[in-house]
Amino acid sequence: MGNLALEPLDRPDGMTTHEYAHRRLRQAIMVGSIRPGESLTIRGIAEAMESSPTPVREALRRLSSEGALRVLDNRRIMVPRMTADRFSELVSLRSVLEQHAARRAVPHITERCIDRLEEVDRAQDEAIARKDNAAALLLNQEFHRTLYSANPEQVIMPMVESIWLQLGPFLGIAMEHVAQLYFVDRHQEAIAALRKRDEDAVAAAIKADISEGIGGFERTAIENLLRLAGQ
Amino acid sequence: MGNLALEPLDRPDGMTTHEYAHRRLRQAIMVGSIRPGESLTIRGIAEAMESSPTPVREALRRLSSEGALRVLDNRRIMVPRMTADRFSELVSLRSVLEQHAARRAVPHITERCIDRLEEVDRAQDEAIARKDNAAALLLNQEFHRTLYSANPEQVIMPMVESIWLQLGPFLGIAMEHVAQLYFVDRHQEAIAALRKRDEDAVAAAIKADISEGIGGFERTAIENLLRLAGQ
DNA sequence: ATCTTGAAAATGTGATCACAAAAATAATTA
DNA sequence: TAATTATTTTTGTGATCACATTTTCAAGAT
Repeated sequence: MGNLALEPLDRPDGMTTHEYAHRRLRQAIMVGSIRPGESLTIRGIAEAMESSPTPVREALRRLSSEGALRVLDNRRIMVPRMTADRFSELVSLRSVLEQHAARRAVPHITERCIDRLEEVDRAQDEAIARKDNAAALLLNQEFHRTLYSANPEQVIMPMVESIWLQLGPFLGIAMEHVAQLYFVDRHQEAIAALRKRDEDAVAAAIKADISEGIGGFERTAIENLLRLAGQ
Repeated sequence: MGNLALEPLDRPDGMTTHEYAHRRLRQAIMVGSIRPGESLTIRGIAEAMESSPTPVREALRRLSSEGALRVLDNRRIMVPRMTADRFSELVSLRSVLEQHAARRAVPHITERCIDRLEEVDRAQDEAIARKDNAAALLLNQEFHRTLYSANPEQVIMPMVESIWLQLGPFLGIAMEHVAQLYFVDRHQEAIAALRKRDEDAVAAAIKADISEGIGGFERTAIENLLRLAGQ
C-alpha cells in the first residue's frame, strides 16, 4: 500500500491529524491522482502518513460525506467510478451552482478582490504556458473560489467544492490520456463583467467557462476515454 | 448532558454504530430539536446513546462536513446560529438547487413514481390536519426527496439534504414561537405538471412551493423571531 | 463587590487493542 | 486441471486509555 499517490503537504501547527489527513487525501482526489476503483485501506493510509487508523477513518468519513469517496457494502472505500451519465449530471449541476454563486457574489465584490482575481488568472496562464496541468487546474479552482468567496455568507462554496471533488478523478484520467488539457479562459470576460457589477454578464461568463471547458467533452469522447482507462 | 433531545431510532441490524449515531443526530437537527448555540460534547452524546467516543466523533465529523454542525476554534461543536443573511442565502440556494433537481428528474418520472408522490402528499395533508408539525415537515421532505430521486444519478440530493439540514434549526425555532406552521402546498400543481412531463411547469411549481413556504418569511419577521429566541 | 489566581473537572484528540467479518492464500478433492 | 474447502492474513469497527488543552469553579487579593 506504499503506492498511494499522496504527496506530503504543508502542515501548519495546531492542525489536527485528522484534518491533515483530510486535506491531503482531498487534494490527491481533487487533482485526480487516486484512480477510481482503487480501494483505499485505512491502515494503509495511516501508515503512509505515519499516523494511526482513528484520524484517518475520520478523514475518510468526511470525504465520503462530501461525495469524494463511496463506501461499498463490503465497507470498503473507494473513489467512485465515473460514468457518462454521472459526468453529465455533475457538469450541469456545476453550471447551475456556480452561476448562482457568481450572482450572489457580485454585490460583495471589491476592487481589491478583482485585483486578486487578475493575479490568479495571470498565474494560471503561466501554468498553462509551461504545460503544468495540475497547477493550472488548482489555479483555475482558485480563481472560481476567490470569486464566490467574496460573498461572506458561505453556504454555496462547500457544494461547489464537492462537485470539483467528484469531477477530479475524471480530470486525472483525462490528463493521462490527453497529452495537454485544453484550458478555456473566460476569466477576463468575467472580470470585465465584475467591474461593471453586471450580474447577468458574470453569470454568462461563468456558464461559458464551464460549458466550453470541462463541459466541452462530447458524450462519445467521454465514453471512449472511460473505456480507454479501463473504467 | 442528559437533556439531549435525541429520540431513539429504529436500528436495522448490520448498521454500524457511527452510522446510527449519524442518523439520530441528523434527524434531531433536521427537525430542529437541537438548539443553535447549544454545545455538543462527544462524551455526552456517546453516553446518551450508550456507545463510546470513537463512533460519535465520526458522526459529528460527517455532520460538520454536511454543513449541519460547525467546529469552533476551541474545537467545540455546535449547531450554527442562524442569521437573516444566512437564511436568505440558504433559501435562494434551495430554490435554485431544487428547481434544477426537479428538471433533471422529469425525464425519469414513471407513473408508479407519481402515485407514490400522491400518497406522500396525502399523508402530509393528514399530518397538517392533525397539527403535527414535525411529521408534516418530514413528509414534505419525503415528497421532495421522492421526486428528485427519480433521477437515478444521485449527485444533487445530498446537497439538497444539506440545505434542509441547515434550515432545520430555524424551523425548530419557528415552531416554538409560531403556534402553527403555515404549510403551502404546491404539490398538486407539481404533480399535474409531472403528468404532462412539463419541465418548466414542474420547476415553477417547486419554485412557488419554496418561495411561498419557507421563503415566505419576511426579513423583519426572521430578525424578530431570532431575537425572540435569544439568538 | 470585582477581579485574579489556582486547582479540579471536563473535553477533544489520537494511539492501541480486541474482535468479527472479509479477502487472499494454501490445501484438498473431484 | 478446475473447483471446493480450510487456513491464514488483512481489514473495518469500536472501546479504552493517556495526554494536552480548555473550561469551570472556588479561594484569595485588591
